[in-house]
Amino acid sequence: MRVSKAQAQANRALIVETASQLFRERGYDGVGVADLMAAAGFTHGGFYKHFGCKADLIAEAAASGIAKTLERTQAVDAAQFFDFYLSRQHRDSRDAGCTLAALGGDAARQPDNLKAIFADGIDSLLSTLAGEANGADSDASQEQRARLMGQLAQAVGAVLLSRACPDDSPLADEVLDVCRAQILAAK
Amino acid sequence: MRVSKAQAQANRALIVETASQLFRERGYDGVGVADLMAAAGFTHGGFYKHFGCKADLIAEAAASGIAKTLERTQAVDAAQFFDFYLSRQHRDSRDAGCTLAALGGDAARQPDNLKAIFADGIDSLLSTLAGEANGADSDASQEQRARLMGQLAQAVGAVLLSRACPDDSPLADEVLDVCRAQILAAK
DNA sequence: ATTATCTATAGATCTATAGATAATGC
DNA sequence: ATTATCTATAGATCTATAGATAATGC
Repeated sequence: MRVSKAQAQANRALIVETASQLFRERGYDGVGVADLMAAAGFTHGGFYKHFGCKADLIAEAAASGIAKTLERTQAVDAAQFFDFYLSRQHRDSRDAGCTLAALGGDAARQPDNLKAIFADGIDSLLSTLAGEANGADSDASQEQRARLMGQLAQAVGAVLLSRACPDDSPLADEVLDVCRAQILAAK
Repeated sequence: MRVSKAQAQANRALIVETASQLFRERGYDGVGVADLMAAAGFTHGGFYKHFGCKADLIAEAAASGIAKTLERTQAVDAAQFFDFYLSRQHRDSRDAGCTLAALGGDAARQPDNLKAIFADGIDSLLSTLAGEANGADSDASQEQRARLMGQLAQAVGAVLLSRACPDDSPLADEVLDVCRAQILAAK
């Protein structure tokens, strides 16, 4: 039954990644420990050798999901980021998409240590979108940060509202298209 | 044990209102039937004389919460609406605030009949914010709808992100203030 | 007679723990 | 000897139902 230390670490990482996807799809309260262990290919009893409790996994899964978004963002510029963020593809794949949009509402009901992970993620995402900072605290840098912050809020809100509409609702696509046009036109 | 028909109707309305608040605070999966019946002052067994199942109550509670936001919105103009929407008071009272922001993320995981209630709410809110329509399908009316839609998405996103930050996080207030300034400056 | 509410409970599910198993790692 | 995983289970909680109770409504 036992596996090597390297394999155990790989299994642990698989549990975190599986949880990160399942949570984005069904919410923190919508996935049980047994559910996600089965989805990762294990029985539920082994969970507590890897994590102290479900809340600990939630924190790791959130950090992992946000980190993946940050990685992807580093490879593109702000316009490319928002163009994808407001795409139907992103809206229709909650389990693979941005953790902020998929679980921001759930995070509000979680303890402060989880919220801190979200706050760090938002901050890092803004820095990444700003790219090479043009003078640490310059006025131009402050203006750019405010502009990106407003655009990020709008993008998150648009994806949230679009996902809250029925699949066949014209409003679901309209809110996405309208917000993408506004953000991409702004600069 | 039995009460009058009028009282039974009042009790039913109280259950819907209590549920609407509790759901906004803890999410659809975070509140049990026994929980909310106790919060409304009843035992849980009586629930099923009023509602067929929990999902039916969720639909009624969502419609009720959104209707209350629409009522309040009719009394103000768009600038006043967004000024309050992006206030600390609104952010800090999820149970009394906008259902779209508090439960939009949860709605995405619910069946289409609930999503339809959210979509109708978004549409009605946009119409209400537009006020007296200036010519049904005029270009000006279309432009106004797009502008309001972008602002609503930004406001919802800002409240969502702000609530996902720890209480003492400077980012929680910053995202609210930055987005309010942008929306109120736009017109 | 009807029915709104209460008490009690069935059956499922959820978090967490305990002990067994079997392979790793010293 | 240690430990990652599995089986089994405790105790709590969740949705929904059944039957009792007592007041309304005809």
